[in-house]
Amino acid sequence: MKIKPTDKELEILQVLWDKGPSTVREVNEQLSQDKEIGYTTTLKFMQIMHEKGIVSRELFGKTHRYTALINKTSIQQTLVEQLMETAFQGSAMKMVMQVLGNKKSSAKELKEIKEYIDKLNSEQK
Amino acid sequence: MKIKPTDKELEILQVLWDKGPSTVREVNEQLSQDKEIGYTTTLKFMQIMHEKGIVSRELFGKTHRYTALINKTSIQQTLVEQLMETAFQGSAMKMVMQVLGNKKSSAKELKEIKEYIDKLNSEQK
DNA sequence: AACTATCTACGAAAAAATTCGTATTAAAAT
DNA sequence: ATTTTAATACGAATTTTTTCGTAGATAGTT
Repeated sequence: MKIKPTDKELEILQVLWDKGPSTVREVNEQLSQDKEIGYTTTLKFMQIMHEKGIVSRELFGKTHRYTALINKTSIQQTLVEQLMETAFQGSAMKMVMQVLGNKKSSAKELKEIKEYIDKLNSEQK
Repeated sequence: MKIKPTDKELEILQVLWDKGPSTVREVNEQLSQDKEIGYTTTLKFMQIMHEKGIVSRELFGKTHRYTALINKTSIQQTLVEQLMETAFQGSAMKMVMQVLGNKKSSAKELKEIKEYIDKLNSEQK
């Protein structure tokens, strides 16, 4: 089940992952912080996402509360893979190096990554 | 100069980066390997990219030879940053771990990454 | 010289993604 | 009981991206 959410869908999912199940109004308020966006616009998106089966919803009184049905990690994975293929010839290494090289990562972060690699290595046996 | 190429534009840039300056026909042949695409479609994109200043072109006889004006690394950077922000809350580490964890990277690759980290560390001083 | 192949330019259709207006309903406030 | 507020559904306009057809020019072939 490979789903590639659009930009706006991803923004909305992000809120749902962050804040947990939310109403349209709550999501809209979050999104409005970055960029003006009409209430009905957000509503429409969430309706579409519901049709697509990306989110579920339950009625509380007269308002719907939406829940992300897709796991955050799996989407991250899809997106990362896609970028890796389109922009890095499928090479994880090239991509990682790009990420590490450009961002000023702290020494601590880098150390953690090394430890993570060691862990992977030991699992790999 | 933050440019966010569309998917198709990126595909075309990829060819130009790979093969170097190319004609529309050459690019179209490359793209056709993955998915059927009309010659004039590719032509149109390259014309648009030219208008946008993403590529330059020179006339050789009656055909144009296009050259990518944007550096591959800088676009990779933009894309990676964008994904990092939209999908990983801006955390390089989260993203790297996702990449390394999901893909079966070889031990050799992992080792190279560690070395790269060491290099970064020593530079950081 | 007429024909064919190969370009370009241009416009516009088609598809996908984003945005919002209007009508309706139901609850809450006056 | 009216009015106001807040929600949904629906349709449709807008914008962006993708796709291609057609016309015209030019160079090479028969």
